[in-house]
Amino acid sequence: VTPISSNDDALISTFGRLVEVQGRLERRLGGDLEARFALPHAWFEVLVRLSRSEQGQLTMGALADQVTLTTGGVTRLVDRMEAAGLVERLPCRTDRRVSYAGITEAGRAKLEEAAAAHATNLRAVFEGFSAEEMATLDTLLDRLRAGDQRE
Amino acid sequence: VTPISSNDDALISTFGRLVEVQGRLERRLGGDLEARFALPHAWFEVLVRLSRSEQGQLTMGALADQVTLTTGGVTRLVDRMEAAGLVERLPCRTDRRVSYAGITEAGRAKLEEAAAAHATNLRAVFEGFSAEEMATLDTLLDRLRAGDQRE
DNA sequence: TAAGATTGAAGCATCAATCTTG
DNA sequence: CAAGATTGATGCTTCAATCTTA
Repeated sequence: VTPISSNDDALISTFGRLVEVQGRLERRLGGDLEARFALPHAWFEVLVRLSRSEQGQLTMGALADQVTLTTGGVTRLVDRMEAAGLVERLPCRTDRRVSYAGITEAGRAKLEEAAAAHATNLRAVFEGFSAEEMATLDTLLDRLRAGDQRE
Repeated sequence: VTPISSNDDALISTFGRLVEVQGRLERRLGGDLEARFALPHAWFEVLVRLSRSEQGQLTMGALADQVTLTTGGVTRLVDRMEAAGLVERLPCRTDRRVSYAGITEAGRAKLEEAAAAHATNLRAVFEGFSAEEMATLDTLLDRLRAGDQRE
């Protein structure tokens, strides 16, 4: 049996680390958000993305892209969040095929509450990281994201 | 409405980037593995972890921890992989409560095949990253993982 | 009584098909 | 016919309860 080359193995390990770290953090931080605010991490991400967008709105397709889900997935995600009053669907005046998801006042309030707690948790996660290290991490992640979108 | 502090926002953005990048890469690379080798990324991770372990085995619980799933989740994951012949369940001589998952010869062969292709994909993903940058990324991720396990 | 693993019920995402509008 | 969104069927994971063995 041919062993996997150490070079391949390093690459595979790096990716494995990324998956593992993300999984552990999402489980822990997401669990806390869910337990304390009844807010699944996916909902939190939706609220963050919408709140950062113009008018607090995004088309269903654009939202799907940002949260890395299929459009079918966000249709149902928005259904649930709409039922909870955190988000609302808005029609598009110029193209009746598109539907916008917009954050509601209740959504903004919930986000504000949860964001403070989430940030506190994140400070613990990144404890010991210097400002330079944080900047480096951001840069590396951004390059990975950009590289992925380009293809 | 009180705006989220820019400091909190930076932390939240970093974590959001991590989630997004992982999601995009897993979708793309995992999709390729699945399409070309009928091997979901979760299966690939299981094979990698088992192949790196003593005897190519791990208890169900240890495997669950490594792949960041619940034990219920791995029970079924191993069920499917066992049905596909890539993995086998082995009893423990000293403690009859525990069950080992062990990689089979077919599993090793499949892993070897897929690992080469996966590594090729990863080279494209990390194109432009210097050796120092790869090392830095590994270090930062390891620190995040260590910090998470400690708590 | 606790630990390791499995199981039934339920939730969420995906895929492919469909509906509507451009 | 293409694009945007939704829907039905299906698959995988989680949660809580259960079974077995220590």
